[in-house]
Amino acid sequence: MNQRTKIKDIARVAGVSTATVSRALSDSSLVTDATREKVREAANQLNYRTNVRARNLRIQKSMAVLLVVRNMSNPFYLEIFKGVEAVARAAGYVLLMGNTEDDPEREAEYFDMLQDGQADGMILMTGAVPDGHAVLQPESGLAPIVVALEAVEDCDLAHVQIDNQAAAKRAVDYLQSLGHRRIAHICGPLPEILGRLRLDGYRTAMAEAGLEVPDHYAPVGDYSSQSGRECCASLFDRADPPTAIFAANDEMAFGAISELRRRGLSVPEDVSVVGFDNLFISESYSPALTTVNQPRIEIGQTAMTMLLDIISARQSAPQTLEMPTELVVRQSTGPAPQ
Amino acid sequence: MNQRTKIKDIARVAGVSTATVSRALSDSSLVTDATREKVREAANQLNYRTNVRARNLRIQKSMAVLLVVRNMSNPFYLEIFKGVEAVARAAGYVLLMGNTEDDPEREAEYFDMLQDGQADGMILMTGAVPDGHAVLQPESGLAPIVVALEAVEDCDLAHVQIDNQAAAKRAVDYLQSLGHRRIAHICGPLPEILGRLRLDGYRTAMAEAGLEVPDHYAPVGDYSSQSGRECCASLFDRADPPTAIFAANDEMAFGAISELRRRGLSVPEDVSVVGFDNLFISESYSPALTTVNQPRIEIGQTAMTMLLDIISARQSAPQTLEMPTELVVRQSTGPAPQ
DNA sequence: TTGAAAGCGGTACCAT
DNA sequence: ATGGTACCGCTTTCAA
Repeated sequence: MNQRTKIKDIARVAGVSTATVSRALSDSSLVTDATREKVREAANQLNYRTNVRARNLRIQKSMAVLLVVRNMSNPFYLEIFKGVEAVARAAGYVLLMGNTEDDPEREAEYFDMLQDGQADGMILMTGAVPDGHAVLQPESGLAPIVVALEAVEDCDLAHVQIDNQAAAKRAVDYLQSLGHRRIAHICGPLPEILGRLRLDGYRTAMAEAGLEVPDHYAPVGDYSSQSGRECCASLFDRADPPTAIFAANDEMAFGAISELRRRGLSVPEDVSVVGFDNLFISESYSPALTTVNQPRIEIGQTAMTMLLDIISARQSAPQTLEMPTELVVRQSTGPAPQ
Repeated sequence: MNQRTKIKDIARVAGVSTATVSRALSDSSLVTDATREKVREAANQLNYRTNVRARNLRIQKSMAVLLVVRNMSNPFYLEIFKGVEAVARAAGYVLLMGNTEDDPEREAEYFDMLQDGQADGMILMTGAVPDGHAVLQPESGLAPIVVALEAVEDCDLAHVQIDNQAAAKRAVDYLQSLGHRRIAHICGPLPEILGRLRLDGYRTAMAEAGLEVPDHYAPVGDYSSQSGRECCASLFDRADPPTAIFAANDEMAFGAISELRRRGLSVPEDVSVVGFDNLFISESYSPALTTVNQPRIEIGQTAMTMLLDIISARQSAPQTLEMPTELVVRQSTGPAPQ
């Protein structure tokens, strides 16, 4: 590095004190226009750039937010990243990525970073919170954490989420409206709240319609397309296979469709398939996938906006915001076969 | 924040100086085991956590690397993120995300951040470098930048890339080996080097096989599936349509396939399609997509490893590493129709 | 081996 | 409105 010019250099050139330079540069109203101009000029001339680290140390902020996910390479997160990034950036914050791989130690590390002031806030997209972590019990105010798309119970944390149960129910209702009665659900992992909520929605819809749900009609996958394939196979290896499948996410729906094709069944003529998430690729899948859309960019933006409100103490009680979902009907669903 | 305990508090409790505490905590060989132990204990008892910002200010490092992409929500980057993150993390670095949206101002901002020491290094996945930026002319050594998957010419920068031209040629060779002679290429944007290299590979393969390439056989898309659909339509709206399509990325290949379906053509019976990238979803697409695999995780890991070498001055000359690609043959390609 | 003290580069309080 | 200066919390000379 070159000898970076510092505030002291400007002070010397402009013939003022460092205090004045600092004030002039931060547009304080405590300096005359004349001095401000003089300082500005000196700064320009010297090619000054403020040392962010030094400032942050002094003002006790890091101007960084931590975005923590279970698995960085889950395509679902992409647009959330983007939404968060846009708002963070506009507010002068940088984005630190955290990837836990479901490892509790890593989880804890990110909470530590937050407490240590390496980040001013955190957007958490894993359901797990190390319990009793100091950061969760700030003496004053709300912990600077927003939980997105997951639900952490027994914690006073801000949330932005969708109504998974209702969205799932709507998807199944739609299949019923097409005449389907034998509808199966490929679940996400059931220890996780998301998987349970979507399963609940499915069960509710079936119960309200007075439809039986055979025991084996809710196989459990892990959100991978491979697991979708396997769950689908398990459904069609038995008598009385379904005429429609509602998968807990798009990837499993893709897996199911490819398994159906492999068995010579066509979608949607023989079997209808609905996904959940509306991944970027669902529209160009063939057949284009009917699925539940989550407004991911908006979710990211909203989460970051809430976080900013908490950080700046504009918000002091944990708020829960619910974002709207919608069923996007495409080509993977059709009338139940006779 | 609680009154965080600092090194001074430990010094008081342990009955030593702050200097000794600092040394003890950083495992300096200049302290007796006894003192080290004493200090450790005091630190534990006081629940001490080191203030990373203060240390970084002092040692003039940020322990952060900047990962700059054109578009954060491009699924292609996912596994690169992951590879970079793993290596960065293991080395004690945090990952800062940069998203340029192809805006030169934003590009420049990230270079500024690097120069300002907000990050110790940068992995650049946009082809653009603000020319003459100070960071590119360090008085000593190499700029702490690794260009991944793009090529920046006229710059002494480290690169990790693949042989786009050869990979494209291999894909087309394969189609030819299946008996295809009318092979079209859906290009990526041609101002960009990547798009040009893949087009070159295509042309070379065709030329070497002595095959004509009609003018309209290389429509230009923008890597979106929508553009793939349109390019495909343009090919089949004319007489003498191709029997095989090589798309410059998977998303355009998906678009092409869905357009072919719409026209009642089946893949691969009527038309074969090859993509490029091997996105996570290509395998579960139906038909599963034949495509060129890029070792994305390894690319991320390699780029980050190179960056660490540069940062620690283990590496002083710009190096270019080439990662291997392979053609993954799946179900979207088959023998040319008679 | 240990301690005192000088910074790292800013910001903000207290005078004037 | 401006200047002097303490301080953010740590690391690292320099002396002892």
